[in-house]
Amino acid sequence: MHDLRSLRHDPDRLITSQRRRRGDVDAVATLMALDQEHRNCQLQIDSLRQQRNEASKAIGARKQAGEDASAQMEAVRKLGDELKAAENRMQDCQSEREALLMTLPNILDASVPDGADEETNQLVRDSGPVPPMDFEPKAHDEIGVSLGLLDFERAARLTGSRFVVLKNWGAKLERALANFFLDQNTARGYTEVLPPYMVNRETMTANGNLPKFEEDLFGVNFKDYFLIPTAEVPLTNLYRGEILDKEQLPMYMTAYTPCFRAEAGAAGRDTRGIIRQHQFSKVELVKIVEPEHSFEELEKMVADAEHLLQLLELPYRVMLLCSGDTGFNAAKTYDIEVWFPSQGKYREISSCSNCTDFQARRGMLRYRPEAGASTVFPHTLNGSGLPIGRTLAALIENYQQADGSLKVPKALQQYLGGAEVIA
RNA sequence: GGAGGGAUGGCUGAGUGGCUGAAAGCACCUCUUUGCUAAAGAGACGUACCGAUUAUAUCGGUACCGAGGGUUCGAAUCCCUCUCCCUCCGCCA
Repeated sequence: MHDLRSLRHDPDRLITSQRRRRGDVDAVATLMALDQEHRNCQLQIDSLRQQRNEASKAIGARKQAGEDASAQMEAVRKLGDELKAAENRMQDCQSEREALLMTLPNILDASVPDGADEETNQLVRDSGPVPPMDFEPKAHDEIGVSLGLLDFERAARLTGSRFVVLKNWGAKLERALANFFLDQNTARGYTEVLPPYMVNRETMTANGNLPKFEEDLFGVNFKDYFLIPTAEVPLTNLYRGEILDKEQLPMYMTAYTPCFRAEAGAAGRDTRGIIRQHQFSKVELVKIVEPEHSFEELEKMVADAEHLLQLLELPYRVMLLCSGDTGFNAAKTYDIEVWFPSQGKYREISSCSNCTDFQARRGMLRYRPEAGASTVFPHTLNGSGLPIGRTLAALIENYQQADGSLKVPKALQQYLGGAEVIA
């Protein structure tokens, strides 16, 4: 959410950003007009209320003195009617303004390169040349099924498409990866959190998933709750509405949760394998930091995610997303992409974003820089560190051997009872 | 699911229609006294929005006592709905 006051002062910042995002530019002017109208209403209401407060006080004084006040009371009653009408006008105006405001994405950072789509994303660095394979690599789902790690058919029976059952070493690998990621992240200063997996509408709205992206979410029947699409949602909302002490920042959190996504716009994409599922597990990283450090904290978060891939010895590259590809909440996003031999290309495995004060403002999350000072919105950051499903897929593909068996990455062996090969 | 009790400022906690944006205490901040610390004394001390302006300071106004709605000239205070917390009973794990 944007700060209306600074927007009034400088709407061009948002207009420029919208143009760069290939987003709705006219909406900004509409918003400013609604805002002006709303302020006019408020001015009128404040003055009416002032009149009423003063008149009511006078009535009280007269009554106390034992005088008659019925004429004054009648006058204030009329004032009250006028006030109610004005309040209704303001309410309408305000809800219209809020509705529009909530659909406008964050302002892009100046360092984000211009471009329409992922074609223009910039390569920042990679882990070096992809190691050659001396046989034709198979797809992860083919290997996973033949080794008895993945079962798509029975998952479809239980639920439907885009679900999978993990069995034997598949299930153990999930647990091993989750523990490995959490251990690494906590060693690097992140506090482990286990949040609820379903949240209410306010939480989804503060995070930025609502009102705009409801079709991407799974709702819950009996209540107005939603299954989380990522642990980012509960983590960024954990301190919603609070005023934090400066000493509490920077705050680093990590959480292992299932994630649920409707994948409404992804029909026909990645239908094979476990790259794109309605349910997957992920270890998430979230930071709440002071504004002046947020961009260096973003670099550190990317390094934290990279560190995991380095330990797993998976080939990857880091991309800086261009303006048109950067998500709704983010001012700046790095994607980390991991190598998939069977596809002969890199695929997204982690997306690390600095959301600046966009989410903090939606959730009224603030901190006090020093005693007595006024409150400031901190910056929130989120990134995957890392998703279990896609990591598992990448591991299977990159660690496959010619005989169809799977080597176990050194870093994971201690989490799998010392196993070195899965066959 | 049944019965009852709660929700007030950073915290504790008064307050059943106007003098309450809110007593009192604690914490925090400033100043005074003291060689330092401790202690004591004095003062300041919520958040948001709007407006004025020598515009991150100051002044004026408005709103906010869990959320929403209602009664009233006027509500923290009365009524209704909801949410959350606590206690007891039942049920499930």
